[in-house]
Amino acid sequence: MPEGHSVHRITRQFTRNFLGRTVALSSPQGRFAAGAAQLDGHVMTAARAVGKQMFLEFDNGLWLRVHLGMYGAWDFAGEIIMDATIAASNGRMGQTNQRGTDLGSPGEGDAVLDSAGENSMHSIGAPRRTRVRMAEQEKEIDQLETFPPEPVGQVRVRLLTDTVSADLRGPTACEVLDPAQVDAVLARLGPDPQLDDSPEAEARFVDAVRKKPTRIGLLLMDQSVVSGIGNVYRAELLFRAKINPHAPGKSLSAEALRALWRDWAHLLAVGVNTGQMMTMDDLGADDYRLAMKNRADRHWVYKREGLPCRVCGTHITLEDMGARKLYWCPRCQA
DNA sequence: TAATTATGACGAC
DNA sequence: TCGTCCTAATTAC
Repeated sequence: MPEGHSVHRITRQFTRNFLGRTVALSSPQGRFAAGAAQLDGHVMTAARAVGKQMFLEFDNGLWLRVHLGMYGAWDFAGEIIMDATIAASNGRMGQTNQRGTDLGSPGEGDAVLDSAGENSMHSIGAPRRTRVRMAEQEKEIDQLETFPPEPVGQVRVRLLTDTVSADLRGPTACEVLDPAQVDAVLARLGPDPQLDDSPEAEARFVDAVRKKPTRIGLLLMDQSVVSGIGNVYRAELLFRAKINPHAPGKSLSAEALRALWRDWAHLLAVGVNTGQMMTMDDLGADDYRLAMKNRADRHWVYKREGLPCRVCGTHITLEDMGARKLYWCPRCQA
C-alpha cells in the first residue's frame, strides 16, 4: 500500500543489503518461477526507484521491475543492515524522531537491528536475525530462529544472499525486463522530485498540468504527469495548497502549480527520511511527536470525512474521484 | 467464518 | 465508468 516515499526506502534497503552480492532468486509461490530463473545466481548491480516503481539490475543485463500496487509488501529478514535514516525512524526509536533532527540528513551510516529490535548507529554485539515488513510503513514482525525463514503466505519472489532474504508478496507487477523495456517504462513516467528537483522537472510538471482540462485531483494521481503521488498525498497536497480538487488543470496558475510541485518535493523528502506519511509537518514539537505515533493525527483531511476541518471547522467531505476516495474541505478549498 | 477494506493501475466497453 | 488482478489484516457476525 505504498506511495512514492516507501519505494525509495525499500530501494535503499536493497542497495544496503543486496548490491554487489550474488543473489539466489526463487518463487516459493510458483507464479514467478520462470522469471526468477532468469536472474537466479546473478550479482545485483543497481537498485533504483522511480515514483512507485522499483528496478533491480543484475549482472546479466536484465532487470527486475516491481510495482507493489495497493497492498504489496517486502519482508526483509536475517542480518539486515538498516539505512540509518530507516533505523532511526523505526520502532521504539520513533521517540527520537523529533522535528528537524533527522530530516534531510540521509546516509549517516549503517546500523544493525539488535535482538531487542532496537538499533544503534553503532551496532552493539553480534547482529541478530530479525524480520521487517516494508510497505507503506515499516514494522518489525518477529525475531528469526533459523535462516532463511520458511516463506509465509503467498511469496511471489524471494531474493536470498547468505545473510539476508527479501520476500515479495502481493505485487501488482513483478517482471523481468531488458534495458530497452526498462527505458520504455521510464519514458511513460512523470518527474520524481526525489530523483530530479531541477527547474526543468518542475516545468515538466507545470506544463503537463496546464495543458489539460482534467481535474487536478485526477492529474495528481496520473503517474505520467508526476511520479509517486497516491491517494493520501493527493488529498493532503491539495488541502495544503487550498486548491479545489475539481479545478481543471488548465485553470491553475503556473505559480500555484510550482508551489504544488515544491510542496510535493518537500512532503516526499519528509516521507523518505521518516518512513511516515507526515503531512502536517508544521506542528510544534509535542504535537509532532503525537502525530508520528497516531496516524489519525497525522493528516489534514485524509480519512477525516465528517470531522471538522482542522483550519475552519467545516465538515470534511468524502467523494469518489478516479475510483478512489477523495477527502477535502469544501470551505478551505472552495 | 465471512465480509470488508486498502496508501494502484490497466484494459474493455 | 466498470471490471479485474494482486494479498492479508481487520472488522463484523
